[in-house]
Amino acid sequence: MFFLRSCYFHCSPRLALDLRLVSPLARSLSSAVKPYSSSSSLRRPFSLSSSSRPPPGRKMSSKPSAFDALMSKARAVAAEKKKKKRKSPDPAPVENPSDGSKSDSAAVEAKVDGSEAVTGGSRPIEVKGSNPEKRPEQKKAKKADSSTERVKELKGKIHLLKKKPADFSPKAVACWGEGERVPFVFLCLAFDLISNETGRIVITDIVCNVLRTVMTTTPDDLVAVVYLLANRIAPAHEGLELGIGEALIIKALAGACGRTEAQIRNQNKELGDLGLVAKASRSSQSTMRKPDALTIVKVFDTFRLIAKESGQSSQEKKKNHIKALLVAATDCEPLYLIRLLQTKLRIGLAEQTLLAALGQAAVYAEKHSKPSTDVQSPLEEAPKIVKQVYSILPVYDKIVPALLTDGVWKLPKSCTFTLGIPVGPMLAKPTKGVSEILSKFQDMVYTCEYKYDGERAQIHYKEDGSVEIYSRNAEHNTGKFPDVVATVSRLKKEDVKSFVLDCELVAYDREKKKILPFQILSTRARKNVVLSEIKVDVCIYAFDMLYLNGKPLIQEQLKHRREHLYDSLKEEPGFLQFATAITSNDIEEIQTFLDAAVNASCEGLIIKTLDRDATYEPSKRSNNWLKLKKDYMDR
DNA sequence: AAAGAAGCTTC
DNA sequence: CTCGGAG
DNA sequence: CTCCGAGGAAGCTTCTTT
Repeated sequence: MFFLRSCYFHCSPRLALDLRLVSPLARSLSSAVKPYSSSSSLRRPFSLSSSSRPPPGRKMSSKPSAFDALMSKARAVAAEKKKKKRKSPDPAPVENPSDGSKSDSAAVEAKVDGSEAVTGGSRPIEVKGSNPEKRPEQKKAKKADSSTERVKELKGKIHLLKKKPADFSPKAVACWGEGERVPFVFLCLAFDLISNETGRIVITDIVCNVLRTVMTTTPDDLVAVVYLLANRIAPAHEGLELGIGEALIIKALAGACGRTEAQIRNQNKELGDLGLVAKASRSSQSTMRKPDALTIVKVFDTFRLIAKESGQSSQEKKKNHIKALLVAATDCEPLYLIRLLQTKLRIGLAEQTLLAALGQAAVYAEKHSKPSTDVQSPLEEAPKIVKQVYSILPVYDKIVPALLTDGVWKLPKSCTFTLGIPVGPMLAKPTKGVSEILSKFQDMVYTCEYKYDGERAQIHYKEDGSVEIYSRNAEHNTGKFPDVVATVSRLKKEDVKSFVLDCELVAYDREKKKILPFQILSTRARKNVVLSEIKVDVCIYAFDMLYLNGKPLIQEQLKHRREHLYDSLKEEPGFLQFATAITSNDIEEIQTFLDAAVNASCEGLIIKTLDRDATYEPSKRSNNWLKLKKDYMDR
């Protein structure tokens, strides 16, 4: 069945038509194996496997041609658009630390020295006796030498991070001076420690201790540390991307350690991880001094530089940035450098754990207010607060400083919802059938809405009349939907000054008054779209209001939010409509409604609590919203 | 100028 | 988007 | 239950190569 499917996909829409003739066969095949599940995430204009799509063969003849027309139109436009302006060329790339290299420091033995572990290591390291003669070289030699010393020292102490935070002294591991830039190795060694753990609690503890260490030595570095721990370079809504992939990393790696790309690729196959390849690669270049040891801030800044390169030979420049980092890297640094660049840390540490650790760390660092009021268990509460706050204001640049100056307990006050910064969209839990809905929502009042097959959007309308659109992942989408911007401005009611709308943007044929498949929506251009060139129209299906006239509505029950929604916008078919909804607890009625949704080209239903446990829960896959998709129902 | 490779986003 | 595993 | 990490199809955009 896989063959059938992929075959279908690689065909032109025209050919797809013909293939549809066999769809009954395809269907029986797929259901014989495993009903729909393996295809549930696939998109297709006309489904082979989904029983609830319009019956194959029936009345299909009109639709496909419309589809064809649209697709080819869309393609024609796309083709036209290629005459885009390019950035003016930058001066040719220069630099290349090609012969920076390794003094073979990397193989240092991790001779653990338990006794020394607890002593304060936080003085700027000074040189020890056994040392250089050369005058001019001396300074650098000292540096290099002291940094290998540092690595040794850190290796001996790093395990202390595993202590329960209560028994951990924030200065125990630091081997750098107060206010001194935190060395990148410190982070990498912590990563190593974490990668050997599987339990979330232990990992959280380690991260917590890392954060506290930085907080007490070099709080200025905390933002950078947090970003690297989160494996991000900027808040999502700023849209800063590394633009680094496997191919470029291989090139950089090859350049940095004097091997061929083919060698790298082969070893990558063996080891299954470019990071490991980096770790295993010793530079075969000339043996000169190593550049200065990497600091966390240096690495973070370089990442951002990489992200900002663009235009002609930007790839070359990016590659050189990476090479420079690699050349300066020692020990386990290359491994994590590469993984960070790939955005695949895969050590069992990700956002949620980091946020929890941040909360915990703040509790220990708290000299500010005590749990102000009557917080029972600060160590449980603080992570919740940080997570909550982050879901509403996902910007470390704001949260971390606020945490440092005012502490956790004031965080909800100092970091609040801000127009122009998207909150994490609330998500729905998958369910398998109407009966499951009924049992989960027992005695609740709930409402059912069509689940439209489009793109999630969060639309911010500001007091000054400007509009910003964000995607499900907080990408800045305003430039992609100038038509939506216009629609929203036009259909907002007079007295409405500002709002945040949660909705689905769906491709729509205004002539036939029909919803079009997702695949057509996805053919729209994505950047700097000009209103007059739009070929695929979009209808806004609005279903929630998160903010209105200066007031957040997130804490309100859906019932109220929805009233605000209905009161603030005017509907206009094909442009802006409220999600079709019924409020019922009758199984038959819901089943019928579901069928209607599917008939109306929707994916299924979203069922939501209405007036109890019905607040908006940003970025949560909440139990208050359940989704019922035709694709994964067992019937 | 056009084609191809790589990267990123959506679901 | 879906899925499965670990805790 | 929560969180992490693995996986996938299809589409557009950017940069390099031809």
